Amino acid sequence: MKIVGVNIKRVREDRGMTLRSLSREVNVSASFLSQIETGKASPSLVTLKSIADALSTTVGNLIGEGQKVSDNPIVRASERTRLQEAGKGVGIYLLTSQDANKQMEPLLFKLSAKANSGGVSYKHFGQEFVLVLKGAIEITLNDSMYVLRKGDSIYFNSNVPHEFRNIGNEEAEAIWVITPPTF
Amino acid sequence: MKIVGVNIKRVREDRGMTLRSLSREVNVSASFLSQIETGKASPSLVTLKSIADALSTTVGNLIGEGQKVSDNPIVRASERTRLQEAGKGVGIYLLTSQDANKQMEPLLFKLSAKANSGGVSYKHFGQEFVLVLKGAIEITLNDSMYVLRKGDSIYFNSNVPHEFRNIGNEEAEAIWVITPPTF
DNA sequence: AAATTTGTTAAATAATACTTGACAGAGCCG
DNA sequence: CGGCTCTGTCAAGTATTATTTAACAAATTT
Repeated sequence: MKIVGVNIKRVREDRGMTLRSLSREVNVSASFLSQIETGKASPSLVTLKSIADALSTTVGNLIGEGQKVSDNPIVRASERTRLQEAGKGVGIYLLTSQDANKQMEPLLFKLSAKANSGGVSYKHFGQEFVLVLKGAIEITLNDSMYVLRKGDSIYFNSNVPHEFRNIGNEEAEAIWVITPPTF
Repeated sequence: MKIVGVNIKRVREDRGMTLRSLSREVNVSASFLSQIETGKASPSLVTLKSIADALSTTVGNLIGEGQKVSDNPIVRASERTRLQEAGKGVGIYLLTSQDANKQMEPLLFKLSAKANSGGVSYKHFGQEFVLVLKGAIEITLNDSMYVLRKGDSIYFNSNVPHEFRNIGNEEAEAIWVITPPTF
């Protein structure tokens, strides 16, 4: 876990902070911070969280979670990969190349008229963002129902039970970004 | 840092794993895992990373980073907030309500003809996803230049220097999702 | 009902997180 | 120049805690 040190140092210097000024906010000695940054010591979880807070970043970023993604970053409109596991009338397309180190998974949903999520309520950690490009989609979170039309967007935690349904008579499209990637 | 325990337990049971089967993959004792799950002990960073790997999730998720977002998840197309700090000819609109616990920040970029990022190369941790909705946008990553047209998308690390430019004569629009939120 | 498997606990140890104090180098000001 | 304050780093010590071993009762299995 040596990467955490160089990341902390980098962000700290970005913020224009000194070891001692950071140590005051984190409530550890400047010496210890130095040892962490040089890889000679490793902080506890709570200390690392304090450091992340003081640097206004996240633990995930400090430990290098989701760094270095694919070399070929582009996905053209004409060459999207379609996911197999989608339900009836539900087409899901990848908007990135498959890569282990992504923090989020951007998808394009194409729902034919009246198509829906099929009653399966996904539950996993993470968050989701949906922006409707075409048509009208009804999204149910827990007990709340929302109707999203072109340009409307929604943001929610993945662990609340959620379902969706195309309520229009035409095909509906939406950008759907989830974190972390599950595909 | 008690939350890490209940999260581990939750994911482990989701995966249908037992304390001992998990302990075999993580190379710690099942007893220790139990102490972690019940909040009586706290794992070291490397151990937590091993646990996250074995459960195919991330450390960030296990420590509850970016849980519980806003109560009002919806942003209507007509009521988006515009960011002030945008440059000349560059309109940036929030696609979520402001909230401290988001893992990603979805934005809508509207670039008038020939508008560009102004030579500022942002550098911070995280990743970015861009999908062009309208027009043609040229994005430069390090030394590579990419032209994105309607429906094309790109995914890259925020720490590589990047710039953008509307190369068309009409207004261009793009969905721009960054992680972690900086606004 | 024996046997295996589940999660949990107590106690002991091995490891390491963290502090104190001191150091050399760099910048600054008189 | 000489003193002053700041920087980051290091060595050695202490205190904390991460982790193990072994044993336990409650479920499950056979």
